[in-house]
Amino acid sequence: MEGMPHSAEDLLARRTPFQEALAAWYRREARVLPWRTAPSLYKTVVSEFMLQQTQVKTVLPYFARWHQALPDFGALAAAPEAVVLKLWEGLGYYSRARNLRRLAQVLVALPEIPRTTAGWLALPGVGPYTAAAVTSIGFGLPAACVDGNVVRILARLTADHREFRDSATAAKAFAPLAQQLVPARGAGDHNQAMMELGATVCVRQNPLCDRCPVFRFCAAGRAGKPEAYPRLATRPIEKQTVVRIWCESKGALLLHRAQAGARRLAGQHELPTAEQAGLVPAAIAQGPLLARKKRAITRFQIVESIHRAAPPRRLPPDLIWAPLGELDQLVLSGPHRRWIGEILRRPARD
DNA sequence: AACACGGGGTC
DNA sequence: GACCCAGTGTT
Repeated sequence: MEGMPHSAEDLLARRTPFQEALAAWYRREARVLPWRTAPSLYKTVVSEFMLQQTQVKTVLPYFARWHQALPDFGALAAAPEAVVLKLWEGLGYYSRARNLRRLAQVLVALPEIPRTTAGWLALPGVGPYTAAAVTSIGFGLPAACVDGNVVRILARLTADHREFRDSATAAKAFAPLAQQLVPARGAGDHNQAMMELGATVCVRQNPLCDRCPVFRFCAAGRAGKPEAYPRLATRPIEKQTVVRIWCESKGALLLHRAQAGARRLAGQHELPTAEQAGLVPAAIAQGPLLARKKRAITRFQIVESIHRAAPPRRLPPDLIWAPLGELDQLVLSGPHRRWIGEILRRPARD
């Protein structure tokens, strides 16, 4: 608790009424979500993996499709990785999908499912957040979830003026306070209530303080400037340009397939960059422009231009000819699936 | 501790 | 356009 503002002690001194006010609000306002109705450990795990760095609204259709195709740990463990990636296509952070599949394989092979937070922490794809979420929601263990929502709420409740270099540092700093606020009973609902409050009321911009069940505990709210917290340093955005080629021949499209062990987009297909095709970007960029697209990845802003190019004489490594009729069966990155579809739907491509 | 990872939401 | 989001794994 070193370095924590004095208001953290005030909050802890009133932790029971705080917990009760939050719990009453959650019983009243909790959103109806598919992993909350008829909950199971499997639904909890799948939803928590999908919710890593992804908002509820985005996850909803993916969760439904996933649960239909792979209804339990056994089905997931037995599914080919390509099937799993296909179901994840468009969600991003694809290592989550591979980790989730590996986790299912480990759980199925284990004599029994771990029942401690530390036991879950040791499993693939499970970090401090997910270990706390799964064991508090699934087993009622009193472990605190510290996600972006919880950091924001705690920073506001205590009007913590410290500047954190990034969200991971902030999460670490608030973990002790978060842990002390977890009730001995009902930890799962408490954690979900905190995150729900952050997602729906204590939002980053224009928080709805007049609807906040714990406003009377909030130092930043009293001071009238909740939006000033938390203070997170911002890193400069880097701009990049990428030149890609559109090579269509005999009803097939040239695609690049990231190798299984690749750091990003492992096993997925995208239009090849000029470099991947062994071509000079500046020369390709002279050719006919089919599309210019922007995408943002972490702190990079990337402008990608897609140019028609002649097929390479020899097929460079990792490049494949994908029959147009079979594109649906390949795993593409979300944006590339859209861009390719757009270009293919154009009336006259020639 | 710093960094990479993908995409969508929001103001 | 900038920043954020139910973070984790690697270096």
